[in-house]
Amino acid sequence: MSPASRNRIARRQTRAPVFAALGDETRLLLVAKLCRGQPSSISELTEGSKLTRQAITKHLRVLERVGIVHSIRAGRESRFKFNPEPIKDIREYLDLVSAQWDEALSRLKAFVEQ
Amino acid sequence: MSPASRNRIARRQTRAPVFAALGDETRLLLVAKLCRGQPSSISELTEGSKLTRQAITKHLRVLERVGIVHSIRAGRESRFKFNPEPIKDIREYLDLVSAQWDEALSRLKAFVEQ
DNA sequence: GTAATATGCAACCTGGAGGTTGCATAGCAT
DNA sequence: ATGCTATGCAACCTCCAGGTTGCATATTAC
Repeated sequence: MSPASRNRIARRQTRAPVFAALGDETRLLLVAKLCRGQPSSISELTEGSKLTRQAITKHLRVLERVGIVHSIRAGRESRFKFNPEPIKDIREYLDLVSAQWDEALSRLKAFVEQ
Repeated sequence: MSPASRNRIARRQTRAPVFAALGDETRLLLVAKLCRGQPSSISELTEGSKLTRQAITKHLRVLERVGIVHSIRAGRESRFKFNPEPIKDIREYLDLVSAQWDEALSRLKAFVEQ
């Protein structure tokens, strides 16, 4: 197995938390806002939400823990910024899963046809 | 906005559960096994795990509820089979997120350089 | 200097996720 | 006919995710 491929499979433990972080509508919304490029403060991200500022803060910390966003304190506000790496990683993982399924289908097809 | 694109964004509510279903190591392992093509029974999928058959069953039902797998009863056993659609859907969603981020970077770059 | 703003921290509540055990039941093997 | 095998169902336990409220504190605005 190639080192890269081994890496992709071995890091399954580190990927589950990333999926889990995306497994919540509120957090998907936050990601959707932040991936547009504009770093935002907690108050800004709370605007328009039905949730408390504290609730939003907790969600942001969850995203931060897995690296999907990171925060920088600027004066009295902390600005959150999107970081594409973790999502890139699980995208590749999902590609691998799909590829494996396609291969399996091909093998089955070849077997039936021969 | 194109209908397809609107659809991708509007269906955010239906995607969070799919991410959540993948947000567990045990379930990622099950997906990894099943995407290889071979439909498997609960007992087969339990082999090698430290968990109970019932625990594995619950995980399989979680995956089934979001459509990542589906089961067919065959005699006394029920065989679980991988279904690629939900994963294909969230793959496209992640592609969209990444694309939006890249666009934002490009705009920023263009702005700085002009 | 003082008031308003943006966060952080902590305590607390509730529901559901993830596991287990025990028991019932339907198919298979012999 | 009978015993092993594969599941289903239900009750129960523990822990943590997701929310809230209240209060303290650091910045910024006037």
